[in-house]
Amino acid sequence: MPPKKRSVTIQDVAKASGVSVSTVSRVLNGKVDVADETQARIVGVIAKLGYTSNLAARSMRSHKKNLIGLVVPDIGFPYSIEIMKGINQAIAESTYDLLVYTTGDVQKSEAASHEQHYVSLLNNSLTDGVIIVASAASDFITNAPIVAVDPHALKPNYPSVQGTNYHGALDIMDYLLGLGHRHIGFICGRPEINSAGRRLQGYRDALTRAGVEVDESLIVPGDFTTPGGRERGLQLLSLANPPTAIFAANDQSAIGVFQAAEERGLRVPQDLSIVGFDNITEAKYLGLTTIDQRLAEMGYVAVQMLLKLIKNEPIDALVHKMPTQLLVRSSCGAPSRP
Amino acid sequence: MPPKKRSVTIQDVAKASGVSVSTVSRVLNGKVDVADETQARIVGVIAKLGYTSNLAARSMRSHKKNLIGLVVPDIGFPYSIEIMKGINQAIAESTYDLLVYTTGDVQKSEAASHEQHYVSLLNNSLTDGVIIVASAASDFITNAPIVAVDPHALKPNYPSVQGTNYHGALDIMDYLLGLGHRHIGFICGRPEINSAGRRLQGYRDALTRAGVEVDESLIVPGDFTTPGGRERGLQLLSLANPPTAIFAANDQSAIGVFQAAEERGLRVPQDLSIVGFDNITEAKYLGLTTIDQRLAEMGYVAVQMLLKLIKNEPIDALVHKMPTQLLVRSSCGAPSRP
DNA sequence: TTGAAAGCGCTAACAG
DNA sequence: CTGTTAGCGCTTTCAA
Repeated sequence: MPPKKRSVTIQDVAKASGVSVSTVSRVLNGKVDVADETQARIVGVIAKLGYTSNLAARSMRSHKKNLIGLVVPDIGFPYSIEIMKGINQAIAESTYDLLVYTTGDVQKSEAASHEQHYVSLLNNSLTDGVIIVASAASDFITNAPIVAVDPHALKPNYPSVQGTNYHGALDIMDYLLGLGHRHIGFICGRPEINSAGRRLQGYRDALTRAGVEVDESLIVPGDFTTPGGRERGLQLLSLANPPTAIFAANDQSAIGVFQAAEERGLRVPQDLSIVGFDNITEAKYLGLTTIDQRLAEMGYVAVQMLLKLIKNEPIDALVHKMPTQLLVRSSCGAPSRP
Repeated sequence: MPPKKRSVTIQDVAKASGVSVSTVSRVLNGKVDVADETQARIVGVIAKLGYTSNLAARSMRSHKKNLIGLVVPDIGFPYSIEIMKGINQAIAESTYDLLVYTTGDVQKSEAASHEQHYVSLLNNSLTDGVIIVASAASDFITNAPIVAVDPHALKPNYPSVQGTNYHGALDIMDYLLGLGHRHIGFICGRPEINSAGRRLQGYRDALTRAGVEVDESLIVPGDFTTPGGRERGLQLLSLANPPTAIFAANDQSAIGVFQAAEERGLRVPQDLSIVGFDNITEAKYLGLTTIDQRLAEMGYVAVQMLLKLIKNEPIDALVHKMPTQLLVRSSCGAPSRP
């Protein structure tokens, strides 16, 4: 293996073109005050040498990078994917490029201190601003702007785009109650996450409001994953008096409930109605009744907000609320028994 | 405009701890030759100031970055998403983090010269190696290793993971022919892409091998998108003698064919069989018969290869072939008419 | 065990 | 129009 092939630098280009580095830098940055002839020569040399400016060195000097950062714990997670679709679209429409930073795993990065680390990593050096998905920290030290999508903290000290989790849960419960369900199971989300709590609260309040007593045995913990949903689904279905409908705190767990129902030989929705939350791509194809959090739009809006902040334009509000939307699909029906 | 809030640097930390920058640098890099007492003090100051080292400056000096780069034109595209799932997983299992670079749009980055640009951008400065998805260039100037996933070029001069496009197409055609189909439409992929050509060739050869004459009017152009698939699907279904089955060069177009069939009031698969290629997430839920390119595994393997290259270990071969797999699902059946 | 100083590759005054 | 020069924040010899 060739021992550390040094890459071609601006110096090499300068030397090869018989000019100084600053002249090369000028053509690199599209400055106008360069003789056409010199310009052409340098461009030629750059092409011949296959030179590309060193991003690190460049961003160290100049403050404008034309780059947006995105910090996500896990880019393979359906939830993250939906948000990234929207972010991607907004980026495509802008003149900025996107740099996504991920550790590939929630575990590797869960701690709030890590988030701060990643944000600084990008914002202090490479990017003009960052978007952080599902942030745990309630505050960030950063010199460039930051926007959070669906932060875990209730009242973060930075701009964010948030869904209406509570109202979404109310909506879906009202819908189930309207169908006649009175015995509705709930699979919780990760407890440390604020939005999961809001959904649970919506579940409780809707029942209370409808005069239905909350049966604590119908509320089981969960972790936002499909295997977790399956397991908890089986647990609920094993109850002496099993629910006629199950509300899972997110679509991923709801998919697990589908699996559980199938294993038990139950038909959906005749024997069991299933509802979820988030409207990930799979939900649509499974016919899952769900609350659309409009994740892609949240990502899209986050980019818009961030671009405004970068340009020092005012934003409408610190918190952009994205209204949720009830999507009724085939996983839901009236209860077969009272 | 707030006058450019400078972020806290190693200098600040040094000053605040009453030591020199080199000492701070030492504790930052876990060097052992620092007095425990000094070490503790500095760590404290770092925490208090919320200092994070500047990635740009750091990577400019040291050569090990613990960062893998990924260049994708569009992270919202289902095809890219599948690959990223595998990459994400491999990253999660490694000690490396991932930096994804995207322009958000194929248009903004299509030219091969741009790819070179992005690769250098990452590899010359920030990352220890890069993975490039669907690369067009047949060669790259780079000092750090590079691995391509499903490159467009036939014989690229860099390591790559490739699917068996030709054999996959043969498999699916043999399957259709075995069901009795003789009148099979084909919707092409983007013509400049090598794998699209291989799939078409498989279509042709399978027919020829089976003694069925290739009807050129059944072969229509395409662009790998769902709207494109729909349009071309409608076109094929408008033929005087429409096909009994349609093979779309990828799943996204196949989904468009679904839509076309629906618009025409055709039942799938009774009136029309539809097959695709790639096995994106939607394919599974739609019941689409498809060739599984095992995209996630391709991404996973690509990371493995890259890590070996980074560590200067030998790789098995320049090209890692990922065998495709026929997945028979409900979008496919015997022809209703001869 | 620590500090001083030399750059990494680049941009941005400032001169000419 | 072009070159010289001073750093950006950091790591890394080399001395002390």
